[in-house]
Amino acid sequence: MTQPDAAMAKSYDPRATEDRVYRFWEQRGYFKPRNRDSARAPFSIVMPPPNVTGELHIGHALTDTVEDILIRWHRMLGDPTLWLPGIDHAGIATQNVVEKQLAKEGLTRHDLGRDVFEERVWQWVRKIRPVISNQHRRLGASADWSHETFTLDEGPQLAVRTNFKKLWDDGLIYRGERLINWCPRCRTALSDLEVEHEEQNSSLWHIRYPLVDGHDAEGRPHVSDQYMTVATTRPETFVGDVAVAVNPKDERYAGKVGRTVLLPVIQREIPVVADDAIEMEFGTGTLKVTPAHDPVDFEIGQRHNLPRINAMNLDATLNEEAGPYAGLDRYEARAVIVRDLEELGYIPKIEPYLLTVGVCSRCHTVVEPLMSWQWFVSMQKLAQPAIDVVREGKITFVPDRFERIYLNWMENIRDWCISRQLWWGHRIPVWYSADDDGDKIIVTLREPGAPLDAPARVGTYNELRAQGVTQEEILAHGTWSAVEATPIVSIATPDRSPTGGGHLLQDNDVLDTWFSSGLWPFSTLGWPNANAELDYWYPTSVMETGYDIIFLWVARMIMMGLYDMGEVPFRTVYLHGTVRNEHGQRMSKSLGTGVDPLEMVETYGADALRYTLITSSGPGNDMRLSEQRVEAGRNFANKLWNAARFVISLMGDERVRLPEDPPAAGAPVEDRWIVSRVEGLARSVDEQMRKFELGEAARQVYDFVWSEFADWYIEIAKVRARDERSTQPSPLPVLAHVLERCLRLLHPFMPFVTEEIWQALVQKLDGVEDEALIVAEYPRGERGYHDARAEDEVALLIDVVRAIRNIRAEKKVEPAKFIEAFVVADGATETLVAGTPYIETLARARPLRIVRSIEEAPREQVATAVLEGVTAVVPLAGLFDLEAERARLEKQIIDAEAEARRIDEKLSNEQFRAKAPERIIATEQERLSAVQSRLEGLRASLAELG
RNA sequence: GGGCGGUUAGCUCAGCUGGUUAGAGCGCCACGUUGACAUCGUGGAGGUCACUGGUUCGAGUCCAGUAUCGCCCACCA
Repeated sequence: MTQPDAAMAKSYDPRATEDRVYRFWEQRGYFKPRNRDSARAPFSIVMPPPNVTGELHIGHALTDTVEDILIRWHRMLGDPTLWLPGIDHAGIATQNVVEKQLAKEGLTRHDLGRDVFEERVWQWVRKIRPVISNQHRRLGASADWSHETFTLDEGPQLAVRTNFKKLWDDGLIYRGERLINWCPRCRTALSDLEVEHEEQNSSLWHIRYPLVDGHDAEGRPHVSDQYMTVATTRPETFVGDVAVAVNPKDERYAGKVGRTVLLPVIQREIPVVADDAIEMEFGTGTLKVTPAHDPVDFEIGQRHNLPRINAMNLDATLNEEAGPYAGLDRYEARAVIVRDLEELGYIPKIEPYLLTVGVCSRCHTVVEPLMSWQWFVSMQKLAQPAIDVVREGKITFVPDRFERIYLNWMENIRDWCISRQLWWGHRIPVWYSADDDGDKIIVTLREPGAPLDAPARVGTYNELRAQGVTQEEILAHGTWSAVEATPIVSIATPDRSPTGGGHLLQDNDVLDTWFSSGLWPFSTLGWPNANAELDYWYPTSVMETGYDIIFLWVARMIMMGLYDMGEVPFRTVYLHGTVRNEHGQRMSKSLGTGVDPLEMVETYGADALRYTLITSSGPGNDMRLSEQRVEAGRNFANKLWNAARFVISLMGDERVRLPEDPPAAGAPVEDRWIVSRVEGLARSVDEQMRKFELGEAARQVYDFVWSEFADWYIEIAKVRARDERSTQPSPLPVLAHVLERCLRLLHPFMPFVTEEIWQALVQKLDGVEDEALIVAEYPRGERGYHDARAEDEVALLIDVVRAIRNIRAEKKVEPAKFIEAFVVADGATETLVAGTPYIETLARARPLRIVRSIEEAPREQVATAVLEGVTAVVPLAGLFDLEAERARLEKQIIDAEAEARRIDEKLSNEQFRAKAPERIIATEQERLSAVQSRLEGLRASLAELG
């Protein structure tokens, strides 16, 4: 039992409940896999590991909610269930967080040196990890914490190195000098996916390059008065230009191809080439070719065998290739160059231009395409099987439209740059032998604390050693470039090179964080070591994550799963949308537009937040989270609480045995109705859950609990319970039964309040074996309870109550006052007689007289409501207003006539009769006769008024 | 330049294979402390389902196009 005090408070207090209930679950070990010896198929989810950068945001709350619902549902279905939580080291992001902290102390990571800095990050990790897992707990996440994994734990480390080695051995990892995305602020390479695109108002500069018409005796070019005018958005890169390109079909420049032009200021002579990539319509139809600083130009350069001139340093300042502009930052250089060229008359035109630039997804600095030696994964061979499994349906996407998005990206996949010039992450498992390649390894030595721009000692390994520098000093204070050296790729840290040398230097770089993420579904289960856990749980069942990381993560898991395990990593990919705030803005801490999930939990309770998150949109769609909706969720928890409080208080000291079978045919109609309805609900919820329509399932339970169970069954049960002379059986067993079913159905969505109530409820129940709701069996809907007749009959009673209430409200009858009323029963006498006590109380219509024909009801000064099959007549002496009643009836007649006409037209349409299914035609006919008889009744009543 | 998603009540959203008079929450109006709940109850108002055309006996739902907002992908400088 979770509750020390059995008495229930007047309203539900999540703060007094959640923590205690969570501890109860966790201490009882319910989050650990159960039923593993059963024949049921296991169900497992690997949680997308949040970054250790900081606290959870509302998106994580959504992830937790969806996954916890699936996990709790399957746990209750009796499936062996594993939800495996984890945390991501998040290379750049975490390094940035810690560097910002250092900056506040006036330090950079270089002041600390690599080892000390890493220790500093570990301190941060140790601090934030418990905060994160505590936040999951606050949201009710029933994850198996004993399995919690960090991406830099030993297991994942081994998996990463093993995977790297395997790829290398298979020729799928290579090292090469390519044009990569470089973030000058983070000072690292980025993959294409880590670059975001932003629009910027900029200019298109037209620059004249004079054509060369000859050379003097010393070979110096002589320029003519003719120009080639190029159009560029990046004038500062002109210092790296190696050609001017035009379209071969462009007649304007037909005579120019093959000639040369002279770069102003730089005075470099470069050729004019023809290339299909040039759009004749754009700008002047002339492109300046800068292969080292633009991907398109890079390719043109390759096609025409042009040199690549790298004119930029890693901090985005221009280098010595830029001549007089060396040392200037790229944007300063742009201004100076434009000014110079303008003064020299080389810029005839500047147009305003909307430019799309790539920015670092982490720090939003404009990235620079730069030539650089990096490590790459060759993707094509890995992608094909990952395309096949999705095409063959071995992995399905929910919603399925993401399947096409996935396939489209996979079919156009490009090689993946995996090396990062960071200190935080999985160090690349590659070593260089200083004994064998000491002349090819360039070492830069820098004392810790020395400013970055301070002169450093640079030389080959052998040179520095010859100068007396020790291996230890190099390892401690050096960085090295070893592009010429032979890589030694190894899973374990090697002691010696293959030739026996003991002086090894590990590659400086770390791996892209997503490299380890791609292995997550199996690295967390112990791969590469063979073990029972991995065999049992892999492939996992569902991968649930945001659609924004399909490529970054989902695609890579599929590829790596197939590559390393030979089997898909999961069967279903369920993708949720982005949570926005109520103004539709993306939530962001830095913009202050975020909603803190913990704050919501604090104010409204975790159940309220969960209910809101799951019902605020459908799968794959973004949502706007509004506090008002969370409030509505809180209200619902309170409603359920109070309904339960009523049922439990009604029990008093009595123990109640839950009914084991459907009610007998002679049982009260409302009992047969509500149990029929609740099993129907369970069937429908089951159906929705199977389709991953979790929000719809939750809404259905909400509607049932509030609008059927609380509004009607409980209100009817009150009447029955209070009537001491009643010959009816006690409503308690059915009340308890239906409440208990609702708690089960609702538990995956609102775990805390349901468990709390359930524990209080079962103390007074006989016949419940389960020890906790979290592990009780989930209802799937028992067929034997269905009772269509009872459902119709109660629907009629409800209609009568509503009709009388409506008349009372319209006629402004005092709410508390009992009034006499008549119901002309027609064929439903039995139902109405049985329901009389309920109608009397719920409509405050007493005495209520059930009569057989309209003649037996009063005709003077009455208000009449004509329903399907029955007519309610309310005498209104004193309150009666002839004109008002006439108007009321006339309006209803007009509406009914219109409806009758619509249906009649439909039924007399020959096409409809010929083509519509029988079932539909029959329904329409029934509707027509119902409307017609209602119309007759209404007309008769109107006639009575005179 | 391609692709995707949204456009339904004042607001935020459901409406899943086309079939009653299109729903919910919040908000709004009127009334209400009848011992589960004012975090509530009762009654009510409120929508030509963005637009145009088409398919169909029948369209919020399917098709084509348009508008508009948003997102993703992409080497027009």
